[in-house]
Amino acid sequence: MLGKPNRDRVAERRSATRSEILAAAWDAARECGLANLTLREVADRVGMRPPSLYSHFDSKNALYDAMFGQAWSECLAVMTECVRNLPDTPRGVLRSLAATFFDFCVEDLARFQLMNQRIVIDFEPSADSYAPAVETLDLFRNTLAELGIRDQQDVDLCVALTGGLIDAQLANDPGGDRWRRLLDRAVDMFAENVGL
Amino acid sequence: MLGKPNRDRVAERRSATRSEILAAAWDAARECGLANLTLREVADRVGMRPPSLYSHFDSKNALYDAMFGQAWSECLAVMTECVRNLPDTPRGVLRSLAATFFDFCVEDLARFQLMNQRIVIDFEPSADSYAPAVETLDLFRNTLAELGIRDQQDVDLCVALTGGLIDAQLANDPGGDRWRRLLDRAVDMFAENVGL
DNA sequence: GTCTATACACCGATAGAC
DNA sequence: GTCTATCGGTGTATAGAC
Repeated sequence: MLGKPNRDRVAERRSATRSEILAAAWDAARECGLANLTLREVADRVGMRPPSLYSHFDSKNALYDAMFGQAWSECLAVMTECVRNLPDTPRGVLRSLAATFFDFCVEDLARFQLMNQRIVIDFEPSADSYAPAVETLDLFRNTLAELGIRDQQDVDLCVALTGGLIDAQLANDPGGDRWRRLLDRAVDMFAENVGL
Repeated sequence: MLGKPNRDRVAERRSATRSEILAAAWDAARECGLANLTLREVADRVGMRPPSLYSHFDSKNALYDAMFGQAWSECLAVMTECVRNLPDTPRGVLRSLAATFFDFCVEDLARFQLMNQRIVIDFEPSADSYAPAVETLDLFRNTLAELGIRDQQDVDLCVALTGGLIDAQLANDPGGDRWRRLLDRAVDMFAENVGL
């Protein structure tokens, strides 16, 4: 009897094409703005006609969904790596967490908008794509808990503080570091406030 | 000789129609989302056909521009009123400023997005519409300066902190008060940090 | 799996009658 | 100042040949 080959070359190629489309979508989103992403633009970049994309993604929102999942998976990976070698002091831990998240967010505006803002109104992430986002937040919460920060309000304040600096940086000084330079000070201010 | 009447009824009516269109645009923006605002929707609400709007606004972006100016004028009025009767203590002043701005922003998501986020990409506010925004920021800066807060970095931190709470409130708990309740604490934390 | 062709629904904006 | 009619464009998505 003929056995199945242990590599499925068709599936591999299909997966590669999917990744290629995804990468093109990110390029287009960065260039034209996330909300102005069009299937025409994506198709052009991968050398296809727009309808051909439907062989790989059911709809435009399905494409957004894959991008959303990818973005948060990347974030989870970065934050996991960050948590793997944290400094000794509690403030050092907070600084490291905040800096890693800040830098990741500021690195790519389109990605940040898709992850954290509701700039694409018709789009709701699927449970699968949302999973790495939840996992990232859990990782963050657990790390704070190990420092003794368990109060919901404390976590909320920390999130708002970091998010505010990121927003201000992206909105008022994109590419610069005017708010990035305030990050350590802000973290220390928070640490002081929660008695660390 | 015939003198000019001291009331120009034509101009009055024209101005009233303009205001009516503007109000309808805000209603539509709140309902459909700011980015999804269409001239058809606005025209429907004022009982006109879409082309008729062009007798009052040169383009869709001109409509956005008028809305932008109106939003910041309202904000300036609210903040001016706030500054007119401030409490005695420095921390009270900070709390009052932050609370007034927070509540104003959270009150209307569409207005907040037009004022503070770049959700409509093709739109750049004109100098005239931008003026009340600058004036509001000046008012804020001057009030902080009277408390002894003159360092650019201190002002930036205060702005980012307040903005972060507003963003978190609107994004994660719209209509609620989960982050609103943290405002006084956040302000005190900031005051402590700048030695007030 | 990719193509051509096209359907279908929108949009902003203009021309010209009244 | 408002209307009708329409232009020229955008976009997502589907049908069917290859």
